[in-house]
Amino acid sequence: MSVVVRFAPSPTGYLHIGGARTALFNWLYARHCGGRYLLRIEDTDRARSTEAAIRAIFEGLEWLELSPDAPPVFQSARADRHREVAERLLAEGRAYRCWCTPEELEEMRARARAEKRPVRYDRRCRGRDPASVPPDRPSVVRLAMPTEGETVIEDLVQGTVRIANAQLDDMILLRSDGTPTYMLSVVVDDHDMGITHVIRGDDHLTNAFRQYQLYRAMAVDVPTFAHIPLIHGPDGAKLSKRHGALSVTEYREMGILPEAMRNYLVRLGWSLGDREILSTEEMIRHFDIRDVGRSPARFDMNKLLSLNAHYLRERADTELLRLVLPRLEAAGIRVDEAGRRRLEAGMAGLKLRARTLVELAEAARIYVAPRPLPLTPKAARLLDDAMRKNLEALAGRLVHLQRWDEESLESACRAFAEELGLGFGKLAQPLRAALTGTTVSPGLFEVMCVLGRDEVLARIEDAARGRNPAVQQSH
RNA sequence: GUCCCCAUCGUCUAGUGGUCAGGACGCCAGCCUUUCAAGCUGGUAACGCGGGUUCGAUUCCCGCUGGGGACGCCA
Repeated sequence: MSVVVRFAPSPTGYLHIGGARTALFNWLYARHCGGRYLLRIEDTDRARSTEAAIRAIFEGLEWLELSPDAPPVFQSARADRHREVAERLLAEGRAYRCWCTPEELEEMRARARAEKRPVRYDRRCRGRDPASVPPDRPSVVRLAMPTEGETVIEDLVQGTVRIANAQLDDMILLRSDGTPTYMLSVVVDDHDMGITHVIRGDDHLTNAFRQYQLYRAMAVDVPTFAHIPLIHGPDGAKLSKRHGALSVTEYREMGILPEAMRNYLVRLGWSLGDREILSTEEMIRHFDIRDVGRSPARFDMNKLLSLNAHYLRERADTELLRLVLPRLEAAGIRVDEAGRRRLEAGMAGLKLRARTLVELAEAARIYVAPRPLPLTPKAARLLDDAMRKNLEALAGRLVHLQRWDEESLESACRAFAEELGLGFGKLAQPLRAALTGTTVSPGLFEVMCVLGRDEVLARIEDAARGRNPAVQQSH
């Protein structure tokens, strides 16, 4: 039997990283098995579902390259089919009408809680004769759960899990307005879509027992379940807004690369021995949902950043240029053709020092910002009067330098420092300040090569004449 | 409260009835060095507790503790 899986988010918000990991595991399992990976938008709660959220989900999945193999299924469009199933179950006596009002149910629950009894529907309508109820009184349709025995699920991640059927609620299938509930819709859709493996967060584990009984009532095969543990915040609690960014698109804004995010997420609960860096091909080749651990993992930004730094270094310079340019423009920096060329030439040195695209764009300023460059406070302090004269004298040498390459520049600068009776470091930092406006940058001679002679001389001239404005921010 | 799930360094994890309990991130130190990174070297740090089973348990079983989840006419 060919594997068919689905990712089934409800469009009530952005795609968060927990959902992204669920999607990734589904996708990986499908790819590994040569199966199909589908997307279903669970928008049966029309009030809370939004177009924006649906777009955010598509966008997030696209960014992570986890788009489905077929157009998405919108659950709301299938309400008639869901209703039809409920009606059939009703006719077959596997479901029944319940006339309890929401107030009545709330009171029942409150009393149960107060008396420290299990909070559950007491099935008071289960045997009720419809004729004994006024015909116009609204009713819901509930599933008649077995009251004895137990339900056992062989979960690919959780192992064998069982629950006494007495614990199962007679869940609502159709609301009093006739619309289907999530419980009904998921089961009907998963069946109709031919889903063979339901891979989702383990917050659905208890739902699985009830859904199992619904499959049985419908007299259809039950799919294989795999409930993966949720991702927790650094404090161990359920991931929430107070833990910072949740939406995958926020990570994109932060300058995280999709491949870094995927690598990070897949290692949460799944591993391949000691391997930390995994290509998509390796993940697909080795991934098995059965190998996913059962304990929840905590989100660790440092690890994500470290992975991101790695993948940043792996990306081609031209690729990074393409990603950084829009960020520079958004920051109000107009990059001309010369700046573009410099940035591309300097990218190799820049990317080695950045953990995110945001940091990369920030560091890129040294190659694209217009003269005179602003000075950070630390840089400004290095450029005292004596040093400005030294730099001007150095510029005098550089004008006549035969070859403008790293070796020539290095020997010229070192020789000059020696003449001044300075350690090279004493000259290097002020020179760096003059050339970049900061105290942190790629290697000096690399920077000089990337900038080119004219720009280097001009920047030194700026510093010598004290033309650079000050900035508050510092590296 | 009821039910379900979980438990190896701070974090992500590997692992076995007998291991110096391994790797990665972080942190610390050193090397390199014109700064910062990168790289290299070294270091720090864990089997939650109590009972069993066993010649021997981190590993198997039970309990406890701790953590998480579910108990909606939400999904």
